[in-house]
Amino acid sequence: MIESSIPLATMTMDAVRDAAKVSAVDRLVGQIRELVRGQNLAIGDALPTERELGEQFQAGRNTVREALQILKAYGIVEVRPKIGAVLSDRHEDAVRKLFAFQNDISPASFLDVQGYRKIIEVGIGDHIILHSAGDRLDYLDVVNARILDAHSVDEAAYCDFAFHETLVSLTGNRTLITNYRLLQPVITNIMRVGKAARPVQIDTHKTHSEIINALKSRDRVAYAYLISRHLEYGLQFVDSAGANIVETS
Amino acid sequence: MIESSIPLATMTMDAVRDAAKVSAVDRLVGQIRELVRGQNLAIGDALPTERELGEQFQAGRNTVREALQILKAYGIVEVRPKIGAVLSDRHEDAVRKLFAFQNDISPASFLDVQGYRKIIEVGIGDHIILHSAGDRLDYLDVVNARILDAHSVDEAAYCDFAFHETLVSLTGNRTLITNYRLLQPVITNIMRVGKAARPVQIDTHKTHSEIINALKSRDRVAYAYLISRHLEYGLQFVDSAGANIVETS
DNA sequence: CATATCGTATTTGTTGGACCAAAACCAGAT
DNA sequence: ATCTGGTTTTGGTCCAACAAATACGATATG
Repeated sequence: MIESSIPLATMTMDAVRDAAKVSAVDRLVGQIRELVRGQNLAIGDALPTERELGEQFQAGRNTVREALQILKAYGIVEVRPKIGAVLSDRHEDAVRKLFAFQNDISPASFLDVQGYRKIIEVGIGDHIILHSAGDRLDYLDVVNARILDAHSVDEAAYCDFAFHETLVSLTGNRTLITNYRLLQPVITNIMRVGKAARPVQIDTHKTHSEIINALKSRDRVAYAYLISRHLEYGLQFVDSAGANIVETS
Repeated sequence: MIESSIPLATMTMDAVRDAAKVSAVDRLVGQIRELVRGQNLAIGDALPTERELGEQFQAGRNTVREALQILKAYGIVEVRPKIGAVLSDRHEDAVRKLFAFQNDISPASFLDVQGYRKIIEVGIGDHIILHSAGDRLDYLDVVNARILDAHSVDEAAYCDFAFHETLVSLTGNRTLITNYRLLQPVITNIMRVGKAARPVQIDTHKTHSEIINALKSRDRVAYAYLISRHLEYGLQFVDSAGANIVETS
């Protein structure tokens, strides 16, 4: 079992705090966000130039640049030479990256992540069986088939994750999917390590098929058993300690 | 039920991409991170001054500042006037804030978040009943009692969230707790709106007590029923559309 | 007229410096 | 030892300058 020396509540009563004076760049971040929201701009559209923003909001160009760096880190804008800052849809990527950052600092053990997946993926069984139409289950077959075409460990890991991601998405709950996707780098890495030992695409595909069949026959007990076993199975091939997540850029 | 027009897989095969040349500030972000990791520094410790960092890494002070803004947005450092950049443990807050940002852009409906909570909080029942010791359940009573002392809607919402957070933390799964906490601003806001209608601290406390009792008597069916009803109950008082999340700083 | 090629001007990327205000620090007085 | 004052350091902000990249328009060519 997972060790339970976890602080039960870390949230501090810090509701009324940072109402203090804001720095110029914080103000600019807000103003630029308002600007973006005010004009309703599409994704590729460009903001005014740095100098124009500085003039418009009474700030120096360096201050504007610092604000843009923050917006960039948030995935709100992407800034390209000569074009300037353009609206970006990389926000989810930014969240994912920042989240992975966290695992870089204090790496959750693989066991913990697999424990999370077990709670989630087992728990959604009832939900899927009760609410998901048949054609959506058929889509699982499509996704599952892709793993047979994988020609590298990375591709196989990608396909494996795609299957489980699709499984979670069958609940139709956006919040759950978003949260699950946050773990993409960590989970994919687990899969990579697991598959690096020896190629198991065929086994994985077969196990996934059994899981799909359990869902199709609305057999919740079989589903819980199969998905649970499936998630535990991979664990024996990974070192519970090592294998850090590499971060990009 | 929740609408299901969700893209089933948004992940793009973008593994080998940003290997391109990095800007000076990106390089600095990496160098400063290495510096932090190299010297193993504690949380409150200070980094070199901006001017020193610039000299050490052959960069202008403005470039250093832009890098520090990014680190600050990531919650890695906190910059205090005259002291400089000090190591911070606000990383989780940064993730939470960025995540809330997302809900600000494309607000998940309250129904969706409550659906997520139902999946999670109902699903963890078995886990808690199987693995949680009695004294940990007693702690739920302590947290639950606090809601009776709440003197404002904000405080009541805070205590309500603390109860559910503690509930989730009883699974002992760090990943799950971290993910659940990400939704803190959204969930707290739901609670605020729900309680604004009329004060219901006593009712909430009583319902929570019943849930605790179900756990203590290891009655998983009762728990599932009670938590499910509890989560549905609040929904009738909130407008499924409105109530944006306010962001701070 | 349509298209390709090239220059130029604009914009971001980066650096150095300047000034201000606030905070830490230090020396001296009590 | 403690308070008090000034001094120094440091981040916060802005400006000016140059380099690099590139969008845009002018020109040449078919």
